[in-house]
Amino acid sequence: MLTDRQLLILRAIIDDYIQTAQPVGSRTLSKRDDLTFSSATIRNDMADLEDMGLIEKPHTSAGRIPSEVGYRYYVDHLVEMQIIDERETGRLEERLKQSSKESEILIRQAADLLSDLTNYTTVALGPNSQSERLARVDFMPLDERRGVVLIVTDQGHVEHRTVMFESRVAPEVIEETIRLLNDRLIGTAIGQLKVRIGEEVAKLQLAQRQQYENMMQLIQSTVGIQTPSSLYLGGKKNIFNQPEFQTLDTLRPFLEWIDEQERLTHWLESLPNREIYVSIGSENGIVALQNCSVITSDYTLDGKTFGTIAMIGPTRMNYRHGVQMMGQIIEALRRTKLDE
Amino acid sequence: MLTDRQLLILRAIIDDYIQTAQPVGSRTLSKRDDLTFSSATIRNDMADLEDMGLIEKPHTSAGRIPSEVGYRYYVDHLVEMQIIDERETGRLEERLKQSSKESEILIRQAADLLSDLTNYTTVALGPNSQSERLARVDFMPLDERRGVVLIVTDQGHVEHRTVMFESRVAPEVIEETIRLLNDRLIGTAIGQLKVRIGEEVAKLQLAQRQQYENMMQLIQSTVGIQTPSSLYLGGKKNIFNQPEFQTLDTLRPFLEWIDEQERLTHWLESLPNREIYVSIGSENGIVALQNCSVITSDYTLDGKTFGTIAMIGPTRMNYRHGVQMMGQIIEALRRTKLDE
DNA sequence: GATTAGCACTCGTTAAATATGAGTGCTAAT
DNA sequence: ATTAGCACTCATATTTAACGAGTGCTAATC
Repeated sequence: MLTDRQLLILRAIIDDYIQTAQPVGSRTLSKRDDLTFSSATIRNDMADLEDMGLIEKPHTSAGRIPSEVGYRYYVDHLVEMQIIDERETGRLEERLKQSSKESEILIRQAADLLSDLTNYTTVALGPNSQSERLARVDFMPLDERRGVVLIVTDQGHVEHRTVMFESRVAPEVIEETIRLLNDRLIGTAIGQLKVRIGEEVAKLQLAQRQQYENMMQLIQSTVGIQTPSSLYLGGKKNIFNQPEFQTLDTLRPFLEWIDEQERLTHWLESLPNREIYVSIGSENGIVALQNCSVITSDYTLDGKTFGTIAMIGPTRMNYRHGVQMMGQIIEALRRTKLDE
Repeated sequence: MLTDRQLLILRAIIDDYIQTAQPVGSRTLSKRDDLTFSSATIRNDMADLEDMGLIEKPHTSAGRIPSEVGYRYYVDHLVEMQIIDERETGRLEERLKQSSKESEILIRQAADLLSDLTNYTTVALGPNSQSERLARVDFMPLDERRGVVLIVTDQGHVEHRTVMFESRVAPEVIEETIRLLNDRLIGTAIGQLKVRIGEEVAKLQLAQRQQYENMMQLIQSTVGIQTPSSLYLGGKKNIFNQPEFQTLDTLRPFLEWIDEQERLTHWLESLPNREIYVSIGSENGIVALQNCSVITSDYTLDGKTFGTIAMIGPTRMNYRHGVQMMGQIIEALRRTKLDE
């Protein structure tokens, strides 16, 4: 167990290191207003903290830096859950409201805001339509062989896709097909649509062969609507200001990783947590993000579950501020009404 | 005017420098199979070439590197227009065909192909819908206060937007409004829609006030459809392999510039040329691209004018290969049929 | 007259040598 | 239990010297 003084010192080391990115020495600490002990005393406690694995030294004659274990302790014990600052949240909400009422744009704006507020890179993932349910299908012919399929989900999202038939198709057939789809598939999760359409087709009488053919047509295009959940990156250039990313060796893996949209989407989707969660250094298991910490949270927009937002900074990130800002942004998003 | 030998030497210097990124010395050149002169002779000619501003030396005891003027001369006189390699173009066409028939995906694929082929970064800009013409407007109600507006252009592009009314609107009114829009606005350039709608509204009788109100509603949402021409970046990470971008000073401006989507779009749209064009170093006028050359070209897909594609590499880029590949890609795109 | 061999000179690059100083761990005094 | 004092460590910065690729010029050669 840590003594009060050790706790104080640990916190001071981490706070100082977060600010300066330089190893912290005992002399520097002893000069702080909140530490009244001599450098020698501090040195002793530092040795203890090091034995416990909470801090480490880059080399013999350097000061100490926090270890991942140290950061974890700091986040778990020393970053008290901040209370939402009503005034600040209101201000954020206002800025969001001003930008647009389009959910897509709102999310982008939120990501940009968050990265402006923190100077870290943010990633926002839009709603994963795979889990939304079909509310309606419609079709609008363009010419004899082409038309637009409209898909509306229960969350009010709309997608369209242009389809093309091999040969001319009678309007009645199309109408009937759309009617069938609407009758039987409303309420189906988008991700399941492919399977369900297959099932429905199987049920059809062989006599309805013609419709079968046409439905297959529609299946192929309709099901293609695996809307790649929209991904937005905010404040990517912030990374250039972080001292730990001033060399190509560290910068390159980060940039290459973050530019791989598909992988990024997958990663965000795979995060299991609903509330604000902090992942420190190698905890995230991603080699390119070894020296990064990530604050993630699912968010709601206008009350509805929507997506995931993440904030990526160096392990030496300002956790207190980061968690606070993340909390305020998702609260502001939650309060934002889409239709009024 | 340049002597034959000087021409030979200039070409050799540039070819060598393009490959090695190192200043080229007279001794190195004299060892080449295509140069039979002694290093001293070459030195004399090099001095002349330098006087003409075609090459320069980084410092006294280094070899020579091409100047921008030198590159320009090289591109204009020494890069003969390559004849399309039918076999290779066919192969590219095949690879494009396989990927998809969606124009969006095809363009991405083309950009990726081009950057794989050249190891440079590519940017592809999709069709600028501002200049396309309205072919059709349609409306599908979602509930009492919301609906989806569909816009179809003469090029077959479809866009949708969800609109919301302040209050309940009678279906007849909507129908009539859509009819009006279709009657009077078909053929209007998308970019002009806002103005034209305004004009039409002005013509309406005051008695048709109710429709006026509703049309205004539609205007606001419909006109918002200034589809930001889709932009795609390919092979961004290629820049990391270029020796001239191994320091933050050079890398950072480039990455920051290329990540600014809006500016990038603007830039691509402002390029006036239709055919393959090479811009060398500071010619492009962009500070962040001072040390880059750009090969741009408009492209057609399935015969229709579509967008612009650009290839960005260091000034020391392989112009011959770059121009050749660009030519083949746009030819392959031109031949690709969208509907068959 | 054009080409080439020869040589002194320049200057960026690399490596080794040295100095600096922030920080530590330990011991002894308080 | 705390602190002053001191020898010791080691990354970083600075200096110095050696190196060598490449040049420009001059004189010899074809």
